Amino acid sequence: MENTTGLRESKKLRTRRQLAATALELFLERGFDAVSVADVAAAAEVSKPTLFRYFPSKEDLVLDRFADHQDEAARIVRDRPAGLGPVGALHDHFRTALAERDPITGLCDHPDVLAFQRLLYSTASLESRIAHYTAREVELLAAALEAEEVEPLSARLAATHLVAVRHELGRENWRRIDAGSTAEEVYPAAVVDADRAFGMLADGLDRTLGPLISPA
Amino acid sequence: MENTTGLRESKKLRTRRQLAATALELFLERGFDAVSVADVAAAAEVSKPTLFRYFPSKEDLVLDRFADHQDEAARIVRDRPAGLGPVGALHDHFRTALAERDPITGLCDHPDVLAFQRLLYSTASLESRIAHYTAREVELLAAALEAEEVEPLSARLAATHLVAVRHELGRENWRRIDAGSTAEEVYPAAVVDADRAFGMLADGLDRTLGPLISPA
DNA sequence: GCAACCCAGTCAAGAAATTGACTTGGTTGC
DNA sequence: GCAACCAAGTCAATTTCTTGACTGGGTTGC
Repeated sequence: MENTTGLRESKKLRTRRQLAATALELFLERGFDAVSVADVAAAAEVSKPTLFRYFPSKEDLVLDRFADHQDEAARIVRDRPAGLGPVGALHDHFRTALAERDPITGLCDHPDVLAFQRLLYSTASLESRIAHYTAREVELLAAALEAEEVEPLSARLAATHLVAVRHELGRENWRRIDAGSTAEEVYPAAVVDADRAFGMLADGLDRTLGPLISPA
Repeated sequence: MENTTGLRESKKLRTRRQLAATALELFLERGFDAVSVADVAAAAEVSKPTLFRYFPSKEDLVLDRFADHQDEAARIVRDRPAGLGPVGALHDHFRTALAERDPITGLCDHPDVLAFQRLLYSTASLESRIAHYTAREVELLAAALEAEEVEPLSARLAATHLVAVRHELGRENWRRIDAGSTAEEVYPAAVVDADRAFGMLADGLDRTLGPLISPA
């Protein structure tokens, strides 16, 4: 009851959405590097300083939505059912996401999603800034692990590996779909890949860190 | 080159238009007195003080457009062809406007125009504020006459009469159309009325003020 | 007659936008 | 190498907007 209505807030939200939507539209149409922030600002009918008040960099116009998912892995681990290890929880979640064709798995052939991913993976400056978001994702996941008495170094190592696996699986699925396959066609291989990757991770983490990471 | 484009100006203009349009829509739908300025502000998505920054009063939300026509009579007199008197110029203009079904003549049966005029003539506070705009119209016309060496009092008297004739003719035409006639049906009578009213005015002014006001 | 209320219109304080000029870094032409 | 240029990002000054509270007139219920 303290957040929603309020002319000020709703207009800010609208401006933000307008900026991100306009930017994405222009980027998809002409390419990230061929569009200047001045173009985006003009198309969204705001000034350049205003744009930079909403988004700290040009890249964030595209990547901002990633912020919403930064704590996803950590949350999955924190909220997992009793008796399931962190690796198992992330593995289960990924399998479910695959079945639902969740875009984060890369197994989604909706044209808009594909275009967006192609933009991401074909733009150097975007790729490099994704690292920033990834780092935060790792950090949050590591914190969740440390909360379960995993020693700091091990927690960070495990978090790094887990996040990397999720990303790499997603990217591999995208590659196949970008090469022309449908999500349906890729699905079986995607499941096999996921099981193998998470399986390897479970083995490795079990051997190194003990049974807590991935019980039964 | 110093006025137009500019984010600030264009947004102000848009807000102003949005306010006037939203207000008119609500007023036509529910009646002037049944809509509060808070309603208008909310529907136009601005705050109440902002609304009052754009329009000095609730009535001006409707009447603001009259400001554009305030100098019309004066301009017609100033820009008239040589050899034609002020009364003749206004008379000619009114006849032309009748033929074109210009809304200012009241001889216009477009539903939107009718609804607007009905709103005007059926709302006391609007009618009373129209006087304000009329006064300014008279003042400007009087100034135009004074510029032609008509003595001040005569100029103001003539201006008052001329403006009154224009308004009363318009109102009479509206009454007939509001009673159910079409503009086509009313047209002949409207021309007769106009000729008679301007004719009377020309006679009267000629007798009182001399031939300058209405030569030949 | 009185209390409660609604509405037009105002005010002061603070958030946020525009503006234009600026810095910095990279490219291109020569 | 150098000059010109372009784009990302920043800054200070001014303007506009929102907010919430306020005045004052007018109505309604009691």
